Amino acid sequence: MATRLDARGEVTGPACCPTGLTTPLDRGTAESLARLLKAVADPARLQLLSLIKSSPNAESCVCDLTVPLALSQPTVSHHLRVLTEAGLLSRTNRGTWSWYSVNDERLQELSALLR
Amino acid sequence: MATRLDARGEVTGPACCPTGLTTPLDRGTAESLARLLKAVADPARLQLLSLIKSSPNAESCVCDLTVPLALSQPTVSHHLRVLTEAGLLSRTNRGTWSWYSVNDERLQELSALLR
DNA sequence: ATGCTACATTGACATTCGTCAATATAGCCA
DNA sequence: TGGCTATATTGACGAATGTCAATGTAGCAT
Repeated sequence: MATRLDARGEVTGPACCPTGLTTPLDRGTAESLARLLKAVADPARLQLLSLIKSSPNAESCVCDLTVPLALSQPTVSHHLRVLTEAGLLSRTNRGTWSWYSVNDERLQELSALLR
Repeated sequence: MATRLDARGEVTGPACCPTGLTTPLDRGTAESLARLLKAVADPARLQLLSLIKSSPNAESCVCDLTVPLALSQPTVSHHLRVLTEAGLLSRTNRGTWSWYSVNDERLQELSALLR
């Protein structure tokens, strides 16, 4: 049984029964898993995940993130986009603010795939 | 309590009690965690890990890996080096052959850090 | 309407990364 | 010794990545 992919070829499937790395990965599966890992494999994005996870209500707006990251606002927006496109963050707009929250299931799914 | 680092500033510590991402990461910790994740965030290297893990005796020599990866021998050696330097692979030389095996504890440690 | 605030997008740039051909190293065997 | 095999290293190149300044968009308040 291979690692499951959704219609776009992205890694998905339930966290209950991952194949992990115990079976040889074909190139395609390896590429979509790598795309997901690349989204996390950056210091700024790891900081973002940890900051959002540990903030009140488990959500943050961009303006609260640029200072602790010591990066420009466009750069922070860029990283948030990468994480969102990878399915690791969700965005909700309230007025002028964008609120980001961590998709925990997706993160644990990723964690499980490394077994 | 922060994520533990060894003398070189690399992510280490027991798999028993990781902080994961539940606490804000400082830049230095995030950088060393990202270094470890970058080593895994590549399709060829994911294939390598899965191939070595699922091979007889859970070890492989380079010559058995270039064909399934469809990459040149120098490129495969390069990826093996990246994984080895990240502590995810161990190398043993027997005669002319280099045998690589997966450091499973290190991999599970990484998996645990994503909680 | 005007201005302000929060955020996204674009364009440019330096750096890093993945890859291969060529070459080097080193063990084994006749 | 010489030649063969397995692996590592070097150098080069295009592609991808992280960053910022400048600009665009959109909601809110006066």
